[in-house]
Amino acid sequence: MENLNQCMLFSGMSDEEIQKVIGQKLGVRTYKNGDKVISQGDDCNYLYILLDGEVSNSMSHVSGKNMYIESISAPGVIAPAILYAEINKFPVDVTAVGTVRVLPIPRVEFTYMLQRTPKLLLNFLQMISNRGAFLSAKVRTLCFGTIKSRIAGYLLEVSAQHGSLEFEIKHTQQELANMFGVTRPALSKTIKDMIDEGLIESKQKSYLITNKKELFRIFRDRN
Amino acid sequence: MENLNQCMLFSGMSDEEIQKVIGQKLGVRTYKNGDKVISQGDDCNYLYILLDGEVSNSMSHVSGKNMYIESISAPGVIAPAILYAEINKFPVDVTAVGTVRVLPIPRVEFTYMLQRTPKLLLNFLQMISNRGAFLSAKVRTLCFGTIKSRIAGYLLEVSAQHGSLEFEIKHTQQELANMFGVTRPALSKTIKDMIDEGLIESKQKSYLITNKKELFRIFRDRN
DNA sequence: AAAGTTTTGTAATAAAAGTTACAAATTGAA
DNA sequence: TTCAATTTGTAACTTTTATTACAAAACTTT
Repeated sequence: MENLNQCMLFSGMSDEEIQKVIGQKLGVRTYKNGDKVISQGDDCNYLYILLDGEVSNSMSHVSGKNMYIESISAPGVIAPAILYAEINKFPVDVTAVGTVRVLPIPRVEFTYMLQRTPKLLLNFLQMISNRGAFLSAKVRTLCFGTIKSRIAGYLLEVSAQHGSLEFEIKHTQQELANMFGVTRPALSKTIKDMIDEGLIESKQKSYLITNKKELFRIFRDRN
Repeated sequence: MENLNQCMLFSGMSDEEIQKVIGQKLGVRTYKNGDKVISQGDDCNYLYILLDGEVSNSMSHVSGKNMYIESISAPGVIAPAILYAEINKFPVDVTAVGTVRVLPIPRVEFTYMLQRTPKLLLNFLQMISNRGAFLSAKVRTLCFGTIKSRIAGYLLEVSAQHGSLEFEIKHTQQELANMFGVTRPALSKTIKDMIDEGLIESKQKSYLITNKKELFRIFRDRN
């Protein structure tokens, strides 16, 4: 059995309880790096448990533009908020990053378990509610944020995660640009501007925040 | 008793069942036009049932910018997705449009009822899941849409609701501009452009779609 | 109807970000 | 280590949208 109790959906539940929910794991699917796990527009009639690996969720557009939404690492749940929506079609592409194993649980069965497992219910409610909060924040960023403020917010967040003003970001500029919904040259220019203004230092993928106060002000005031 | 069975949360439930959930309606609060029902940042420890009237949800920003998110009419639920989120602070301002009556139900009590009322549970899951879909669509629009494509999408939607190519929109340009997250002059100019291009006709608050095909193409291709 | 208020049309200008392109730097694989 | 591929820096130019401002039009109230 995987370390499923480390995932939010199953937190506080015993292994037996978890076992009951996921059943015999009969339909486990395996994907390799770059595979589409789920395509934008697909119907969602299963809860998809990510047993192993990492997936990246992004929205794409006929124009070729691409907006990165989030990454999910195992153990976790892929897009839990779609399962019970009236229009239950995936709004995102889900792509495997490395080798990935996914367990689909049919809606009917999951609903049955939800009703019989109070802790599972609360966990699930919290998960999909968090998702709302996450998307609200995304809307807020997209509405009010300039490129600079989005980068500022992201750098402050990563810095906080690392507990240090100095850190590495593994993503390429193109990936970062997709995260912020901007073009790569625009991102590059903005980073340069921020260096020129003494807000940060950066070389390749390493970053150092040199003026946290002002960086935070830019993030807060969105300018 | 209000017509609460007309609201999604209570759909398919008997009056007695509904009665059990909402209890004695002891804490009903009344607001008048323009009152802040809930402020951005407020803690959310109650499920707020909108018994009467209409509220408008919008995000505001220190700069004075404002983004309209949605309106909710009675009978309905205000921001159901916040109650169970980890960071359960309201991301929006909720403002009364006309006279409004709101019933707050404490989280503990609502949770208790959820676990004992399967239909209520499914309704609630669907509600907050729909909210996720709604916000996803919002993100998509904000990421990929030009002003023109957003207006096109909105006009097509309103037209479909009315079942006619000719319809009225009660909102002022300023309100529409807030919906789309753009400035009022930009909106005004874009509408003019659309008229010049023969896509629509418009005089004051009345609209007529004259080239639905092309309007839809603009919406779909986001240009 | 007159006066005041709100809403709308519009224009000049500025700022932000996109598009395209290309060379330099870096990384990765043979 | 060398060659190819990827990533990054950067610049010229265009497009989109914001900002500001003001007059015309439409509503409201007296």
